[in-house]
Amino acid sequence: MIQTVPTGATTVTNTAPAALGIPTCAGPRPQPAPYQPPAMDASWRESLTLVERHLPFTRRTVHAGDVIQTAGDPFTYLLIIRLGALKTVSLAANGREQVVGLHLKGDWIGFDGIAAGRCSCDAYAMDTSEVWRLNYLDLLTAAANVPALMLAIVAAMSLQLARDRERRLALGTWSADARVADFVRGWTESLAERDLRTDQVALRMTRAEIGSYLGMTLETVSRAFSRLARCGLIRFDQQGRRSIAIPSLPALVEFVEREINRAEPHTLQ
Amino acid sequence: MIQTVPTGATTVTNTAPAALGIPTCAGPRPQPAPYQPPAMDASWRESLTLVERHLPFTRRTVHAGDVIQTAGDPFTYLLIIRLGALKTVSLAANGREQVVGLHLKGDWIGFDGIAAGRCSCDAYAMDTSEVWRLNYLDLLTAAANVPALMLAIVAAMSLQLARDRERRLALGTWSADARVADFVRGWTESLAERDLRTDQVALRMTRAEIGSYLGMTLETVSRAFSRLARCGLIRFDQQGRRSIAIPSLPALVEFVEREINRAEPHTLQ
DNA sequence: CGATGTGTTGACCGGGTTCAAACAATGTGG
DNA sequence: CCACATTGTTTGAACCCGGTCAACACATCG
Repeated sequence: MIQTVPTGATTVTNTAPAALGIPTCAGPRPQPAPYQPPAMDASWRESLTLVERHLPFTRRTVHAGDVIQTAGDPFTYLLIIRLGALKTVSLAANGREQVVGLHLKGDWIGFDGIAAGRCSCDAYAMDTSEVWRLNYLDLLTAAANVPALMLAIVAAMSLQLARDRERRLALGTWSADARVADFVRGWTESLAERDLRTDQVALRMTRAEIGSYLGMTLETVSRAFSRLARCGLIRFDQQGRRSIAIPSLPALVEFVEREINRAEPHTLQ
Repeated sequence: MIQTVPTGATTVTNTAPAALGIPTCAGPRPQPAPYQPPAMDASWRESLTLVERHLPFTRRTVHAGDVIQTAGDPFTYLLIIRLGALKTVSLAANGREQVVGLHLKGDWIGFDGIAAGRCSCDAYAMDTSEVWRLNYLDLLTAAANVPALMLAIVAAMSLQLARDRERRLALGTWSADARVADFVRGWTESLAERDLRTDQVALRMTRAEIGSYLGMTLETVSRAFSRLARCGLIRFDQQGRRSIAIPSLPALVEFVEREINRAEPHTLQ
């Protein structure tokens, strides 16, 4: 990281602290303490245990269509999905709404309200779900005493930042087919990560909602699904086109790869 | 928030903790402690003071083009822009790069590396800049003792999440003209927030970079600029088209409003 | 001066939106 | 049980915004 210090760059080390038992050093350290990221898949399980052990919270069981949070409310709580599926929806000034997030078991909701002091979007249950709701101030209090808890929160926020960035890249550069295929892949992988069934994937949302989430119209979503089905990458089992099967996940991944490499505008060089 | 509890929703309160001096309560509280968000504009100033007072860090002065961080490096540090302007660039698997973030005085860089344990993008200086670099582990240690510091970090992450979400909405639904106009507006407002000059705004980036950031080609950016100039919403003073003047910021804002209301696909209802 | 990097503008084309029609799934009330 | 309405899905045809390709205008720098 610092090996690439360019010519002419000036580096000065802060000589401020020494209080509070913080390990201070005089000059620039050649070998800083290595940081160990939390084990990705065990991470959210562990954070749930930490919350359960050190925090007061309320457990709520909600059903498809229920409103869990309303945009504009003063920010007070964070939500953790314990089971089921939620969507977050942003209501624009002109009254139109757009799906900004899909959330499954283990996901946190509400981080983006901390800075603003108000909830920035509505949250709806898409299925029968269990939601834990915890007071943010309680969380802060507890985190001050339980370092692991603070780590877990920051890691959860960091993960969401990284995912949001990836989604932004996809929104900006990928074709409609690639986005829909990747949506199916992502949803399936989310289910797999959480040890849920993936042989039959229930989408639980309308074409319009998927389109809103992916930044395209419902017709384009429908056409993309049809194309994917025609290629054999997905299959509409059962009646009703809300539930699909993925014969080969690797084939789907390869399709996305090929699609985004075929033509990717908006990039430098 | 809970007033809207839907029929059939079950609410149970956790009875776990009491240790650690956390204020526990038996039943669901009707009036939870109000959370006060940090004062928006004073927030980043304060976090800088907190860092300065309680943390060891290195100050670096860098120049346009210098590499500050490389994608793939193990995550160790967070960066704070103290002065100047940086861009973060994501390098896709196929070798193409895309601008994922622009950062000015007061911004933090690196949050998205925490969960993954590696830096997710390159960071370049776009101008002579001062960057503070602090060890993440030191930060955690200090934050455990200085609650305000933890608050500041979480608020900074939250702010970035909120902004990323807005940018995603714009990427998915707005027209090219609206995005470019909003880009100019956003950049100008960022400068104003930080008490920098806004009568002459130096863009500091090529059309290709702007396009990469906004999800469009350099030609489209150029055409949008020309259109805005023709409408009198921006003016190319001086020779060289990298520096513009905004005769009326309200007019620009109104243009964006009108543009996004005119036709906004991908929304529900 | 030419060389190179950057910005502008035009002509053309294609992916995705728009508009419209038909179909499927589900529910409702007689 | 069937007419009927409602909501969601599919597919077609026309259109348009923005991408692609190409030519040209500048600026800076050797």
